[in-house]
Amino acid sequence: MSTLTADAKKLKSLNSQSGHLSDRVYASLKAAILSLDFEPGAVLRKGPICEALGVSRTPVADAILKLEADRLVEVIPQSATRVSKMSMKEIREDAFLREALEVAAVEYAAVHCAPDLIEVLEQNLIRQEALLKSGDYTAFFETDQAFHNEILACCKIERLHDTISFVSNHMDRARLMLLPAPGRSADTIEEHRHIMRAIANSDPEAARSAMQTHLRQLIKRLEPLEKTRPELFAP
Amino acid sequence: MSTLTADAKKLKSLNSQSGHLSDRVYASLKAAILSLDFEPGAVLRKGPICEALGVSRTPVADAILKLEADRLVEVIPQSATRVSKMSMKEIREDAFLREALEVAAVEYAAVHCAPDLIEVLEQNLIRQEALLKSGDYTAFFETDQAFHNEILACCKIERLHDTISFVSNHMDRARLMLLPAPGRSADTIEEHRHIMRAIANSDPEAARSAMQTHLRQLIKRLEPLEKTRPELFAP
DNA sequence: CCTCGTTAACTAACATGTTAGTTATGCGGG
DNA sequence: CCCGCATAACTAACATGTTAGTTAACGAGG
Repeated sequence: MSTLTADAKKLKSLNSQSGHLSDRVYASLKAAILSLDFEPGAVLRKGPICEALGVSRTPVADAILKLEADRLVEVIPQSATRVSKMSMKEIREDAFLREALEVAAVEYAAVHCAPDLIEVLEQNLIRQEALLKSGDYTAFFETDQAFHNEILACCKIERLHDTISFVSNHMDRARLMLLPAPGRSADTIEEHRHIMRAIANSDPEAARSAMQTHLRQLIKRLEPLEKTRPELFAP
Repeated sequence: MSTLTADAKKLKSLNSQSGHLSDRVYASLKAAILSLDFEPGAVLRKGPICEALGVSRTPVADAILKLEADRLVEVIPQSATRVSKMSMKEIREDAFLREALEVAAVEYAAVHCAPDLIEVLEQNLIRQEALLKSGDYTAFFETDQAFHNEILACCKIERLHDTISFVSNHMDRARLMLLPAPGRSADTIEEHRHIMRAIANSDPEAARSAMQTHLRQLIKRLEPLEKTRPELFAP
């Protein structure tokens, strides 16, 4: 068992000047973990991180505390802190919690949303189709996220987006390992269209069912990772 | 406007010997805030807290960081940190998020749970009725919570309970200000019975609807607080 | 060669010193 | 009397020194 150490050189140095140092360190470390620059299972050493970012141990320690709350690192008392290994159990828990919240949101939207939302979602879908044709999968991914965010935003629950992000950290990290699949994108658009129609029809049951179907596609695509990339997963 | 300062004397000193100091400080502060020993709007000073608990500033700072993540305190940069005022908006957000999660749990339970759960819930209801007759409202409250926890536990989502607690902090604090209402407890038992029957019948739609009805009673009882105790709420 | 116990090196956790941003104070001018 | 500006006092944020727990290295004994 190689006790791999995270390479602090891969951290992008703190760009924004404003805000608390510990928040900027947190953002930098979180980005490194979610992008897999810090591999699952790698050990984090405060010393090299302090040196790489040019800060003292206090803001780094604070940042690690927050990452622990995000379940992105595991602190072994008095010993070390390491990047959480992937775990299908954790990912499934993420999926359950995310589904619960996002389904509640889309039901609410179907009943309460302003008609503006339909227009915004339609425009979003048109953009998705254009990006599918042009093959720009990065932009497609962002537009996909924007579709979901529009639905969340209309609920007027400010914390909804942050809460979903918070409970989905493991799933979001695993998601990056999925290769863009052209066939999948066309299906995604179709699923989004079902969701939009249900909202337009003010049909919460249909919206709920369409959102469930849509979200459950993701976990299906994530499950094979445990076999194909076993080294990233906890034993 | 009186800039009220939280009285660190009200902190119960760190009882458990084990675990990280910062976690124990966190628990102590959180208990003081949730029990309203630290009033909403009161300013927290690190100095007195360190003195009262006999620790240095580092664990106290760490604890305050976690309380900020819980939205129980608001840190004003370089200036002060104060106990969050109550806010009906925050409480409503808590209620939305909790309902989303708990409804998902009870639907899951109605479909997947082991028959044991029904037995456990029945025993719990018998106990609730006994406690209602004896007038022991504290024990009734705990049994009520146990009823919900049993449903959550059967989902095998370890984080479910913690996530619900995490999103419900403002609501849980406000809840303490509700006086025990004898009539209400009888209704509570009846609502619990509906939930249990729906689970026993493996009827997720009925379970969902029964849980929604049940949870929405709480927010109805909380809403008057904004009028009766305006000093605790943000302007 | 392997096992166990000692110890040395390393790290997180805790304590404390220092800096810099905010807020209150108080004096001079309008 | 009230307003604005300098300044002093206070606090969180940051840096660094210290402690104590864990792990790994090493050597003696089996």
